[in-house]
Amino acid sequence: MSRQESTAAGQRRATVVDVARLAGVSTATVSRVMNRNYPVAAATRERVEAAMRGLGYVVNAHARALAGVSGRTVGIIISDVVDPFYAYIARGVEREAAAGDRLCLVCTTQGDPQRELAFIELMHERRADAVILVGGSVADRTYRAELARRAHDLDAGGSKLVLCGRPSLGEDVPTVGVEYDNEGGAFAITDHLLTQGHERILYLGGPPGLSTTRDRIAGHRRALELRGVAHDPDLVQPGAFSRAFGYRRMNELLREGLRFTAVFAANDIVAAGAAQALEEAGIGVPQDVSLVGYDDVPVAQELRPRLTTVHVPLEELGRQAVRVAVDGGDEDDWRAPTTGTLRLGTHIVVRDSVAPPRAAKRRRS
Amino acid sequence: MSRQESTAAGQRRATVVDVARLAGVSTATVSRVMNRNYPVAAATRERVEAAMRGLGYVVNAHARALAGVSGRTVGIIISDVVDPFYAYIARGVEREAAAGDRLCLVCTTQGDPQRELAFIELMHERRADAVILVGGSVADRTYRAELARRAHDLDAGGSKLVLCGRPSLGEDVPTVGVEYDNEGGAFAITDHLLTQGHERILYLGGPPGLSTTRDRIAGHRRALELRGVAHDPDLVQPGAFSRAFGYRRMNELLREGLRFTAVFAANDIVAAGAAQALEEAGIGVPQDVSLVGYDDVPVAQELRPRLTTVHVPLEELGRQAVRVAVDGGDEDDWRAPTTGTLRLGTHIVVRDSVAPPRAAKRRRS
DNA sequence: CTGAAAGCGCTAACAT
DNA sequence: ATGTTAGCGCTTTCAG
Repeated sequence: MSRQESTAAGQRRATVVDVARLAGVSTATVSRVMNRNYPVAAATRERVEAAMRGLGYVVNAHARALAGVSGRTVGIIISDVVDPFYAYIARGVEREAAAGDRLCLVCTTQGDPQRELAFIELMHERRADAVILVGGSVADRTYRAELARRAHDLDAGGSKLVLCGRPSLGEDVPTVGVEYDNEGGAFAITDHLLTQGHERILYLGGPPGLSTTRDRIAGHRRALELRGVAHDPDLVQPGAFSRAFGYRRMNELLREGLRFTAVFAANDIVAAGAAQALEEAGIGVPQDVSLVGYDDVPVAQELRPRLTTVHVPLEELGRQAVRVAVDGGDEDDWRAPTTGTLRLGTHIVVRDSVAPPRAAKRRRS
Repeated sequence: MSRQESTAAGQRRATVVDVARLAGVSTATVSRVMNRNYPVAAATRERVEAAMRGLGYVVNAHARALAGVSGRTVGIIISDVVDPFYAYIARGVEREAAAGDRLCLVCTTQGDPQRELAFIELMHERRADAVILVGGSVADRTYRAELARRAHDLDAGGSKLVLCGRPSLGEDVPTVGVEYDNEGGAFAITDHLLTQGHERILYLGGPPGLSTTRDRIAGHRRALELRGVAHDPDLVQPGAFSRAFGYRRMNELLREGLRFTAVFAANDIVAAGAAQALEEAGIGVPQDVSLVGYDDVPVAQELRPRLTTVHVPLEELGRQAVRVAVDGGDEDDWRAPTTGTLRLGTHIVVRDSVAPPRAAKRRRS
């Protein structure tokens, strides 16, 4: 017991060498026991395992990764864990990652593109198998160029950049994507409102400049145009995806006397805020004004009246994001090698927040 | 250009050696410009940076960690990212981690203690600076013993196991903790109900056997006893923390004809389910039955009537969890070295879901 | 079935 | 200010 520092004296963690010595075998054997990827005599294995237990040995993932084994990690970058839109996607990612025996590194950007870029770098440093970017993105040119560069770097190292719910960076940029029919959902729910007789529909919320906002508004307008309903710029009021925004802006609009018979909130959270403003103003939903949202997150069922909205397969989106990046990518050589994009459907779910407009009711009778 | 494989031909990632060669310096210099922790001539730095850019070089975090630099990672283990209780804590952890320039590894257990143990191991392998366990735990003896063992292993390696919102494992187990006054909050809100004249209060939900449930029921009963209100076993109905449970069980209880004038839901989510059952049964809240929850998550403000509940400083809990583990731990040598426990307060927030019971109203007039 | 030894990419003394 | 070099802990040929 000369200078061996046998028991946790020097605070140093046990290593394979320690285990090997204690078990009287070589480090190669210890490795083989741990990875059970090579035949080892039962007796030897026994001894090695005992040694590991005795030393409280825990393999060092960094050393292992450095020696060439995948780190089994996927990174996900979202703007806020608390927002159910992201939380559900994160859940899908987490579950699929776990199913593939991988750990999930999550970063939140608070919507700041710079932080997003920085996090991609960080995950690249950690050699994540895939980096999943979730949610809409800004249109900024230099930002997209930066993103493209990162995508190339990542790809060169065998990792994948996954675009989840945001537009591709172009054919020549090696990314893989999973989207949902954003435009289609907006079209469908606007059409639903139109069918009920609404013509003055207020589009409320969503950061201007964000691809998500752009797509939702695009679907909305396409529906309007198809029915030949005139477009009134005053009826498009983007801003943010928060409940606070929905509440505040709706209050202002009401005060300003803007006329509309229905509100298409950019998402359910905004709808919740708008609903409160309407309630406080004594405006009944749906008798006086109809209200719809987007995403179909739990709050939609909690509101009274329950909210008619567009269902987005959030969790599935997350699952597919990791699947498309690490598992098959392209199952049986189907699709483009690196730039494949999967597209999931959306559909409206009708609840109790829509009714024909007062005027329409009158007109009809 | 003999066997140099100059440009990304061999798909191999660039390393410090490549950068050094291209810049005509040694690897030490490359390391020094990356870490900016040592003087380097401006011109040299310039050349090195250009080389890094040119090669698309990204440092390998594993190699760096192996070479002795902290991995700057904290792990958080929760049962579900979507549950706002955990999501808010996770947000606090994420933010504080980011503030300390650390990445956050998150794992979800779906409430399975075995997965929890497995994840602790995984994070230990990754040499996380701290592993944060969030939320109540089961009482099981062998499970706690396993946990204690992991805590020792982690501690021996200089990492910390943080218990967030769950009981300590004992004085001799090296952990650090952050709690909230769970019992006190339950006491306070029960007392609030009692003050309004309620005596038959139904406690609904929460996994039996979970420390969180135990503490909330303890506070509830202490309040009852202090007022000399008899305890009726039928009025304590644990089960789960889900909305579905709240809805289903409340329906059953109503059908069975259980008598009560107020409901203390184990958390706001359960309260939401119970509220729906009550609504469907035509029972008015709070005129016919009062309802309170716990946690004060957003849904409490979305319900109608808005829910009176107990506020828990969720995000702060998460922040402190990482702070107590990695930053100061014990600022200016205050408190126990390893087993310090921070306790945050809770308080009730009165909204619109409580009123005196019908009987009490009559009695009073 | 087991051992010896060569890295993996980076950092930190220790030289110069 | 910059170069040399010895590991960090593990996996993995290549030899027995």
